Amino acid sequence: MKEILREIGMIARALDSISNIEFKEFDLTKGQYLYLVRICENPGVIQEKLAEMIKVDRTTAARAIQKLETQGFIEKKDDLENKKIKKLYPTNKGLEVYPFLKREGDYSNKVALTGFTHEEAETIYNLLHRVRKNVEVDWEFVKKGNRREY
Amino acid sequence: MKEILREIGMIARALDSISNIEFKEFDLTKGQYLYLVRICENPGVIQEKLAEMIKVDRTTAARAIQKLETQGFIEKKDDLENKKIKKLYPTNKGLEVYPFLKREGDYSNKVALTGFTHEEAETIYNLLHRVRKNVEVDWEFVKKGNRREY
DNA sequence: ATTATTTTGTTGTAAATGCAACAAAATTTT
DNA sequence: AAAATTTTGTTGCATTTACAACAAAATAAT
Repeated sequence: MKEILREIGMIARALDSISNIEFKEFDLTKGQYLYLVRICENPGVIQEKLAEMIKVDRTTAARAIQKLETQGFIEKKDDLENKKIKKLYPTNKGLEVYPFLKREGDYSNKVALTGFTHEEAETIYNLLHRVRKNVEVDWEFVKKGNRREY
Repeated sequence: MKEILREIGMIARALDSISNIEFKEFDLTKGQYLYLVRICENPGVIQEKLAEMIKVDRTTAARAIQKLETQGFIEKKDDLENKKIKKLYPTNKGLEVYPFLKREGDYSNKVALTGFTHEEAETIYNLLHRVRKNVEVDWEFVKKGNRREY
């Protein structure tokens, strides 16, 4: 069976590392861009869902979001019906930075797919999407304290 | 252009998270398994190369390796010709744990490829390999302090 | 041969990460 | 309706992560 996990790990760490270095320019520290980008694209999302989207621990997300708010990139708004949740929205400052984050992401994507035909790009996306769906089941299972048997 | 980076990020974080939880059983803390597996498979490797293989900061690798040594999973051996480098080898304790790490990795790989034909698995591996090659060029470039233009 | 550069390793410091444990609101079960 | 469970959010604590800065050995350039 082909070892795809290590390739994925290497790619993910390399690109994350690059992004973290490049986004220091905007006063974003390690990991923050992940949250900010998604809040801009999904205004009103709550932090619990954000953690699930990103696949990161709830408490890690909580603190990253807290910091983004303190820095003025996003704001938390109370919901009218549900007193427990806090909806997240980008501020003007956040919206100003977003295009740069998007551009960087697009560029990294382009670099990653260098030498790929349009069809190959389509293929890898579809296959990765399926892998992700497969993997997130186990992630939620294990995160909830369950034990995988193998 | 298809957004493959986010899928890759999600997959990588989810699987890393699972591994970290599962390997606590062997007293391995966050990230340590990455280094131990590779030292077992590449005995005599030096930490600088290990950091490059894994795509992690040199100093992070240094500390992870230091801890693995303290815990008795690996040992550092001086080289006879080159006084600067320290070759890394698994100890018996390290070699005893390795099969469990391997088994977990194989299982996660299997989960990731659930529903894939043999050919699809082959395809995604080859495409990922190419992505990795593309991406590591930029990683080394940026890590060395250079600036990407885009 | 000497000088300059690269490679390899370390340590100080600041920050993110994630587990454990808690609390309160919301939802589901009985 | 009351009780049990799930969802959502927070804080304390220990650990990893990585940048900066340094040092020494090895290699390359002059």
